[in-house]
Amino acid sequence: MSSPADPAQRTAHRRAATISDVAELASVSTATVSRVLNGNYPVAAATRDRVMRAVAKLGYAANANARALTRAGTEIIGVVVPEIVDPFFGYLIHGLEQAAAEAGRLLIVATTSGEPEREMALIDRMREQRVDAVIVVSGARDEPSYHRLLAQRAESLEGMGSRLVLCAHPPLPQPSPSRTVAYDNEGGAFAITEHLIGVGHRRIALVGGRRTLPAMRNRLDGYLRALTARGIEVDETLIRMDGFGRHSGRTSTAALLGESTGATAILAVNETIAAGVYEALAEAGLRIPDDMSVAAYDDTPLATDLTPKLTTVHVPLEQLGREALRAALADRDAFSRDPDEVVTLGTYLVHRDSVAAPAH
Amino acid sequence: MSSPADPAQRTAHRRAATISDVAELASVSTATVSRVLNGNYPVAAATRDRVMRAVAKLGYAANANARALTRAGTEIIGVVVPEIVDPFFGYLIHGLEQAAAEAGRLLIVATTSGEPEREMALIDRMREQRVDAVIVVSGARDEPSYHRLLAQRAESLEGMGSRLVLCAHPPLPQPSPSRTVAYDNEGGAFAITEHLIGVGHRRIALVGGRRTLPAMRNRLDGYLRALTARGIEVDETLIRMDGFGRHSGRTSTAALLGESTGATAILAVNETIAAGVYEALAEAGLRIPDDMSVAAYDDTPLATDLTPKLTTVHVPLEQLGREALRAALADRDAFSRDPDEVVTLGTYLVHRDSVAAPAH
DNA sequence: TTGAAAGCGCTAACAG
DNA sequence: CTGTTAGCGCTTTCAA
Repeated sequence: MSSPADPAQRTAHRRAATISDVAELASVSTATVSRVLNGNYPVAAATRDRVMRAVAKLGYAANANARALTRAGTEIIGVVVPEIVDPFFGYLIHGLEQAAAEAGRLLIVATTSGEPEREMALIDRMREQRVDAVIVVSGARDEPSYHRLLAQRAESLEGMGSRLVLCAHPPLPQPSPSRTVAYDNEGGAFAITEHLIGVGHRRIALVGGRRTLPAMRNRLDGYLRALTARGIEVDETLIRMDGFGRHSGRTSTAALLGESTGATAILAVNETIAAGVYEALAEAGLRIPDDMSVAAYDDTPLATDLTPKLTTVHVPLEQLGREALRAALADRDAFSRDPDEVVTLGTYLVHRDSVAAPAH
Repeated sequence: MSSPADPAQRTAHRRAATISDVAELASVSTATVSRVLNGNYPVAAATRDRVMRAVAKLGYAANANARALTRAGTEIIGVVVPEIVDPFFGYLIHGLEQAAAEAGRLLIVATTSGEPEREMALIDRMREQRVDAVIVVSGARDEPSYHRLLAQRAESLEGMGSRLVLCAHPPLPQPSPSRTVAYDNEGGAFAITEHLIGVGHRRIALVGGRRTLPAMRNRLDGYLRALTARGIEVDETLIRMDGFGRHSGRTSTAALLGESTGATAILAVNETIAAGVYEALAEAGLRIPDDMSVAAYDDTPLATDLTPKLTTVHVPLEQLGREALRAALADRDAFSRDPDEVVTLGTYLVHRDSVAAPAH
């Protein structure tokens, strides 16, 4: 199979310096090296010096994997997120990262494209890595079978001394050893729909998103509740949850206009969708807010980049990230005492220039 | 110190199932379990079954840390990036993540805020993790002392069987065991400046960025070369590299206008800056492109969200990420034979609606 | 086809 | 203050 001249044999991989190498060079035991490196035991100044010199000379870096084998945790947190470019997740991850850096933790981040199977596979993979916690951001579904899968992961993580944190996602219905950091998604949708109604709109379209996603489902719920509370009949032809992306917002809006549904206001499920709505409206020669009011959700910078600036629901994205990391690290005794704890952050309306009373 | 009733003692951390647990339950040796799990040795079907059943029953997940101790690598790639929200990095990381997923690798990602010290600290930390490679995206500086620091990391990583990959960054000047995946940054800046000149502009302002950052330095260089090539004198009062962010683009532009520098076109160093430029122009009652032409760089979605749509330089962000991951994984023998390899991806102009001939 | 045993690099008692 | 030693959970010869 492999001849003696096999190149793969020649290029034997260089080995990194180990604690024994350092110990030998410094003429001490490995225990002593460990002690000066961790600084958790008294070591004579002279010895310490000798060790440090050896470390420097060898360019020694402790092997975190070996350390993880004897220690409690890995100081690594896993993050499972649908995607990374959308500013919603961008800011959320930014908050996570800030908090992680402050706590001296590293983040493994992986994306699911919203596929539940991939989500589960990633959680399992991170469990193999023995991460101190895995934070699932905006889980893919909101149905019993999915909940069961997640609860199962929560159990197995917990049984390992790790834990599951749900972020920007509704808590699991059954009690399970997980923590949740959510935001008032439904309430925000209610408030902005309510605002639209207050200004005089009756025919309010909802554009973008997919009902399978919990976050989108919640927004729909808030929208419906506001309508119902004001005695406005729900018209399914006004609900266009046909997907994500600017393009989707644009085609949905075009369809809406083409079918002359009589909509006087559009609630875009997020700002990327709103950008598409703006495009379609411009193409149709409709002015915002004179001919059509537009409102959105999230309050990312895009809300102010568009003209006119969007009236939208502010979501505390970075704070959500920070809180999730806090939950991931929070005292483990407290955790075992009070498993399925839920933190819910508030949302609020930001009034800008895209909403006005209907024309007629 | 710790009384027998100490709560911390009671809450001893649950231990995960180990390979021995599985072996015992399946009445085989750990070696056999290892073999069926890795599928790299023949195992009798019946035995395999018994093992698999035990694995399922115990919810066993191999400990990646223990595995890393005996195996070649960790299947983890480290990514060090200035920040995560900016779509430039967002798309780049997206490309990295896609490629990593396809290759079954996990990504540790951490941000530096552009601070060289933090960058080095993160590389070192990832070295401790024994990542298979660390990808530094858009390094913080472009000066000898910084190059030395990086080259040093490249060496130590290489000496460990890992490697350093520079992405969206110029290659290190001295030969070092690193790979580079860059894009034609200077060329893109040259081309767009050239375009502006071709349309008739002579007073072209450069707005945003910081000269310390290599990427920004390169864009400045391209701008200067284009000017010089056309015999246009460089006017330092037209160069406003005072920072990042929409706000910075806005104040710089306002200042530019206030000082009546006679600029007829503005080259924004990226699209976020361009958004600020747009704001300032709108405030000053100037129309784009009639009263002022604006061009930008990167070609992120923001380029088409702004009105009018930006003429800009397209950067192959996702591809950059994919190539960087490829470089991180590429055959290690090839690597040791041909260390400081450089891949450079092309950029190109995208003509949209923000550039026209100067008014007078 | 399977098992025994020797590490991988580190930490943590336990002695001294 | 420092060294010895026994693992942590896994892979991998070497034998059987």
